[in-house]
Amino acid sequence: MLIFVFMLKEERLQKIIEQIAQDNKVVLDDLSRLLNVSTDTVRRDIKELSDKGLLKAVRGGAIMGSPVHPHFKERQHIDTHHKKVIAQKALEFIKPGQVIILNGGTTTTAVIAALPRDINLTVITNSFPVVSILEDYPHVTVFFIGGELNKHAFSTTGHETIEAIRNFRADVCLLGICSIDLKLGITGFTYQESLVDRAMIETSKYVIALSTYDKIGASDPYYVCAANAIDVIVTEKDPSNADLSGFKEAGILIK
Amino acid sequence: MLIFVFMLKEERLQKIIEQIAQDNKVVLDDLSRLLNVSTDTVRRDIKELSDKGLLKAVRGGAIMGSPVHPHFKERQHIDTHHKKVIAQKALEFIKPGQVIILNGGTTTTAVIAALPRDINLTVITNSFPVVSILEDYPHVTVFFIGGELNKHAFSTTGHETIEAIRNFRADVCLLGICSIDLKLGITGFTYQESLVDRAMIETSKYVIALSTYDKIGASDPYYVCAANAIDVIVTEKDPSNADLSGFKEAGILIK
DNA sequence: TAATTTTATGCAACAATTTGCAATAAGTAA
DNA sequence: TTACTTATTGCAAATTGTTGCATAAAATTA
Repeated sequence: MLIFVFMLKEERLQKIIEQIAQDNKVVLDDLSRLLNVSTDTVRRDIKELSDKGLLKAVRGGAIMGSPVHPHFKERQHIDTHHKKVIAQKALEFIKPGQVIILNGGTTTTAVIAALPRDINLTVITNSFPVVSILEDYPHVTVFFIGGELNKHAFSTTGHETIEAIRNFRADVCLLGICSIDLKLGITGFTYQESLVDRAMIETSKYVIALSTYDKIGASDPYYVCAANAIDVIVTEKDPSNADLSGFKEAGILIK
Repeated sequence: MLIFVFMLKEERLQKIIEQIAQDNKVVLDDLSRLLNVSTDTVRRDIKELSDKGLLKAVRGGAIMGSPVHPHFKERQHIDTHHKKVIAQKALEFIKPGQVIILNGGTTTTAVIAALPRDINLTVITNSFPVVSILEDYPHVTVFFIGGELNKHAFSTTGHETIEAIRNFRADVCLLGICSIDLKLGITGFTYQESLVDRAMIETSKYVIALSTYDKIGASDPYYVCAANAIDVIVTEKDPSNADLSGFKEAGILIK
């Protein structure tokens, strides 16, 4: 007697994770039989889990991936369409050989994820997800800025962080920002992060603010810097958009 | 009866790395038998690993290459039972409220993974895997020590790291070590990590060395500190073992 | 509800990788 | 040198991966 068990996709993914946790590996054909789906489907499942960093896809199956916590690797929420557009635009400002400093947040992480794998760069960051992406970029030197772990933002903050930032000089600062307004300047949602952002800006030659369009003209409680401390604003919209003319007049490049 | 065990290619590569880590060498024919593949395949595997710098191919097999440790990912599965025993013993030395400093490596990571979830601690570390574990321990404050990312050990090293360590004072230092010898002291496999270890020891009141038994009496190229800079050695063996009497006489507690 | 779009799945043709084998070259030791 | 072991190379068979497409199910929208 054949009992056909229908399984939701999520259940399948769950099973695969369990298998990996148990045996350190899974084999395509085994899973195909176990889960009652084609090897194509299993392969697609594995790809999906691999994209999330939960395992490492290899020929014939998958094995356990990197020891870094899956949370750090969640790229689901950073792959929104807007962020991809911003990331792509921001790439034009990053040249091989440069020293880049960047803060935490999904937007900057999206830019890093969009970097060509063989680029030559020095990256200074306080963001754990950024490290987990760059961990196997062979020609990227990563300096991590220490400090107290902020368990929500997956980054470090505090006095040590600020002090450490001041010891670096960067060519480019990539700044994922909360809000930017022509008069109120750049403002942030937490005090600690606003201090980090300010230190990063002060130590960089060229500052690129990454901002989804809805953040423009908004404001938050903590002041980071004046709008004209920024050299470029990258948004997902067309730069000719009329709402942005004020920034252009202030000498800020809009992309 | 022959049980044929299918093995993914990646598993084979991991096995080879493990063998090398254990015996400092591998022999083509042995591997061919052990892994159920032709010598051709083993030779190609060794070439691949050699290209990655994880070992050095020699006529008839391979030996451990330059002083580069096996990648953290590959080391995770080595000797897990012993490490669990060590982790359990080490827990007795960790009291709520303390400030713990610890270096990178699979042994210290195992101790952290064994901590009760609701413990109250301050942890200072330069190890990314440790952060990823503690990330959701609600009552653990984590200070991360910045510096240059070491892509093999998943930790930071370098001048910034040493300087940052000196700004902390810890109650307990948990030190996963490469080798310990009564006369030669503690020695390490890489220069950078040996500097970090030394700085951590110097800033701590009480030092606990975590060592699998086979590392006792061994030595490595880089000096960390004298044996009597250590307060306790935790191994997986019974502390009454005769080989350890020298350490006891030197005033080191063995657990 | 009906129409439309999105998502999931399997299939098939083609491309790429892996693997063992055999012939030959190169290295090693007596 | 000679005999022996190990490496290299090319090749063919088997396996696995990729891509585009068709179908069906599910979700969304009108």
